[in-house]
Amino acid sequence: MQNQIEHLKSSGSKLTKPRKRVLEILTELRKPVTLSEIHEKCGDIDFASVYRSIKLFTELRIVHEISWGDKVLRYEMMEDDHHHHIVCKKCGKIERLDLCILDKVQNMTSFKIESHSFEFVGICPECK
Amino acid sequence: MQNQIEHLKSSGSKLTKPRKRVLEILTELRKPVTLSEIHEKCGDIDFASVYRSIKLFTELRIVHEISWGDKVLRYEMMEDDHHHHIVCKKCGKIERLDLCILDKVQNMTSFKIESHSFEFVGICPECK
DNA sequence: TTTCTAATTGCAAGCTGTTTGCATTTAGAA
DNA sequence: TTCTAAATGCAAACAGCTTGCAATTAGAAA
Repeated sequence: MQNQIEHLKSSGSKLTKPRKRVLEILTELRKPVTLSEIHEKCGDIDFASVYRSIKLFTELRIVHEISWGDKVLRYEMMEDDHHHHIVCKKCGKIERLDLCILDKVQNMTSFKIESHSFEFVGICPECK
Repeated sequence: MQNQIEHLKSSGSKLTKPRKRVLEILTELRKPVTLSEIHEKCGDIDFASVYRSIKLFTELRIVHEISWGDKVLRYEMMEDDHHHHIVCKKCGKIERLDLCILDKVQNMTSFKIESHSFEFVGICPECK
């Protein structure tokens, strides 16, 4: 978490209680979570502060925004190893997917790709 | 469009004016569009009817729901050739991507995959 | 350590896209 | 043509996200 705090401060932003708490939660959970989920774990911190913290972190590329197509966005600490997810629609279990073909796609198009989603929803063995 | 109408009727649903219009629009546009976009092109049909038509079509697998992570869902007529998209974030231009590694991913996991997103957002050559 | 101020927060209201209940209308079977 | 379950239009509700503003606070400067 120290790197992220460094990065935050060097951008001219302050390390406030809400921001610290949000960082802690993301570091601890180590999986994509919604704003509400973060807010619930935050104690008495206001939802708007969680929202603004996450917005800032996303801009600073400290966290990564993920859409699973269910209208709620999720956020995950940005990690060194690029990865995606397979989610169980029943129990919510998350499996990491260490595979991505962004490079391949980038070579197929004249678009300069800036972001991509590559997410899978299904049923895990236990819920089957 | 005849196949879809067949399918609709054989499911016990009626071919109403709103439904027909929505099908026409989707067939004509042949790209992912939002509910509002469909509604605009619908004339005096109520938004709720567009919404319920699309919901039905999605259940019947006549249309396909797509998320580009911008909080608005888009819908596209389900086609025989499975494909994805690369979208320009500036002008909205859409490029088809006839590549998918669903099979490969399905072989890597014990989850039974039911749906997936594989969408790219970037800048097209003209907007660059 | 204390002072000071721009940055940040909490609150409450607002927004956007989606969803629903209900009285009225209508597709299409009889 | 009649009839009724299904579908519509309307209007209100909802969920998640976003913002303006007065009060608070991190942390630089004294």
